Amino acid sequence: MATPWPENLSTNRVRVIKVLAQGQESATHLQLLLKKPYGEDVFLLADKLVVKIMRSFTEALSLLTSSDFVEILQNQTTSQVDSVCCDDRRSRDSGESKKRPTAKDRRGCYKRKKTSQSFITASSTIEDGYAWRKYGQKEILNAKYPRSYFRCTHKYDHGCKATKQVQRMEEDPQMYRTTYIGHHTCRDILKAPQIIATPDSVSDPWESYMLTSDSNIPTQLDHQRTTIKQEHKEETPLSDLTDNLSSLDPIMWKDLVSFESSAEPAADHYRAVASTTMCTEATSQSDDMDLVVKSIDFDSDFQFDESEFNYLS
DNA sequence: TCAATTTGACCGTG
DNA sequence: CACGGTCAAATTGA
Repeated sequence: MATPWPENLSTNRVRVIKVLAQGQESATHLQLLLKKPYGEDVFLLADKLVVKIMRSFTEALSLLTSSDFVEILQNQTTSQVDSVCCDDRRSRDSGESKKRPTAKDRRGCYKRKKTSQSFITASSTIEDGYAWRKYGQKEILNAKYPRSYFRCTHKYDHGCKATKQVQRMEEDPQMYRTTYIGHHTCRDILKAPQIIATPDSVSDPWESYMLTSDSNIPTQLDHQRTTIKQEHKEETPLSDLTDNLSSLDPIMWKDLVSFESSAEPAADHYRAVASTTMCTEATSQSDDMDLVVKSIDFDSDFQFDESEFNYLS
């Protein structure tokens, strides 16, 4: 059994699982789609799915390299490396400080933004077709590369509140991870070609975001257990059940890969070995049964377990 | 000359 | 109190 995760990491962990599962689902969807005869609609949908998959990876990587995860990794390696850390970097910031005399120093007198909508992209270039003005750069704890801060050039003339943070990716220094924060008003008010039109090689991050943010995958985590209801009166042997599951609609059920009984003999409790699925509610019919996935337990380990098969009368 | 960038200070948040 | 986001003076460069 893996070491239990600290409580403050559970939210991030759940998000990583969710994001990866979304990517997996999109990949499966794409796989099935590619088996169909090609048509323009298939191509468009496939393109959309690819964007979704890429976004899942990016977001998951971002979460996994966040300070929370770095922290736990360090704790788990029994802090052998803490002395090497970054004290030099810190002293640069807070240490000797030759204060510049300023007539009316309003620096730092800002209101930190409340959590606004944001999304993350990974790209080989920091160019995205929009006009940005750099307003800061920071060394980030435990990060190899500094983070740069940009605001929209039209912050004052159009009141655009969009900002972005760009940081070279440690896993791949050729790539940049960009976090876009806030609504890019210019997208809506300025229809000038230099704002909206982007070179062919540069894809509009907001365009991609809008394409993929309409995810219809349920994300409710309020249910505490995975419950699979089988609308079938008679007891079904496990082998029959799994056979039936695998013969069901592959898009809906492909994640429910296998089951094993946790009660003897042919009981109504099974342990789901399925690695991931984000469906919190789904139905699927076969000849002799109707299965309903009600919810998924994210409180346990990476794999959800203790799924229940309830026979309905 | 002026817009953009750099850089250290400052402060809110956890 | 440390960290990270923002400010604004100083610097750069077109």
